[in-house]
Amino acid sequence: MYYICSMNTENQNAQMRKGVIELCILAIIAQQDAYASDIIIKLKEARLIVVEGTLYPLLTRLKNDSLTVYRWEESKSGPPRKYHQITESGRKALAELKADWHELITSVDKIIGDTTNNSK
Amino acid sequence: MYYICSMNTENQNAQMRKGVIELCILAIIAQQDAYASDIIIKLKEARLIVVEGTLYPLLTRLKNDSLTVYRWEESKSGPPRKYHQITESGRKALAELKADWHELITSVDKIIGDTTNNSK
DNA sequence: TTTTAGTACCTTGTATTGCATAGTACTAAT
DNA sequence: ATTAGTACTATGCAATACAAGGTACTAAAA
Repeated sequence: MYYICSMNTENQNAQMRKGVIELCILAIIAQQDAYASDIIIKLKEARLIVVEGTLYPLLTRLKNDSLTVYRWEESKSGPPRKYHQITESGRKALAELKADWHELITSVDKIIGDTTNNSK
Repeated sequence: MYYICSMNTENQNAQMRKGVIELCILAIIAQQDAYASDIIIKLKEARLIVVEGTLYPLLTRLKNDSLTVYRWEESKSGPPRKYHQITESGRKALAELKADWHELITSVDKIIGDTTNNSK
């Protein structure tokens, strides 16, 4: 008898990443104008794996919310690239998201911090 | 023309909470056997608001995954209460979730930490 | 007795997110 | 002309948390 996964911890892990990905992408663009592959590489470097199917709709959402704008730049090694740039309201939203993120960390630590029988 | 919310930061905030709620609930139960209202109160104390409609299905899921068991206890002020208790595999899962959570913090901080024009 | 208030548990439908998958299009080399 | 590599886009799906409504038990009031 096999248990595929009595509790899908991996799945939970994926769920935890949801929501912060937008924050991360906005932060990456804020650092330097970037196109999709740039962003995916940087997320991978930080072990936050994201695939195209996740990234592109998200970039569209950021643009629709006027948090970013983009420009096309030609490439010598393929089709033109869409470089995304953060806007002023994008920076504001980023600051808010960062604040929310740190608040969340505080809240969660308040709960899991004082769990007894903690392996440390 | 009204913009209800050019970017739903509140909504994003909600999205960020996803996944960590299960971690928090498991942590609360690990600390001490608890029934639904106990859990909601403790989450509120930590500013993690959760409503019944979220909590009950989640408690059922934990039980179905054998991470918790429950017992009924009568109450003098209403219907009987379902006290949830963590199991051994529950503690293992909790440890994993905690590790995942700290990994996530590390990953996100790696990205948003070195954002230039940071207000702090 | 019937009604009301308070407590506690449970279910259904919905919006959003991120992912898997597949498709389109441009460039360069064979 | 075909193939490989790069880049952008669209569609369908699973999982989560929430809103809203419902059931049921106890105790007090009418």
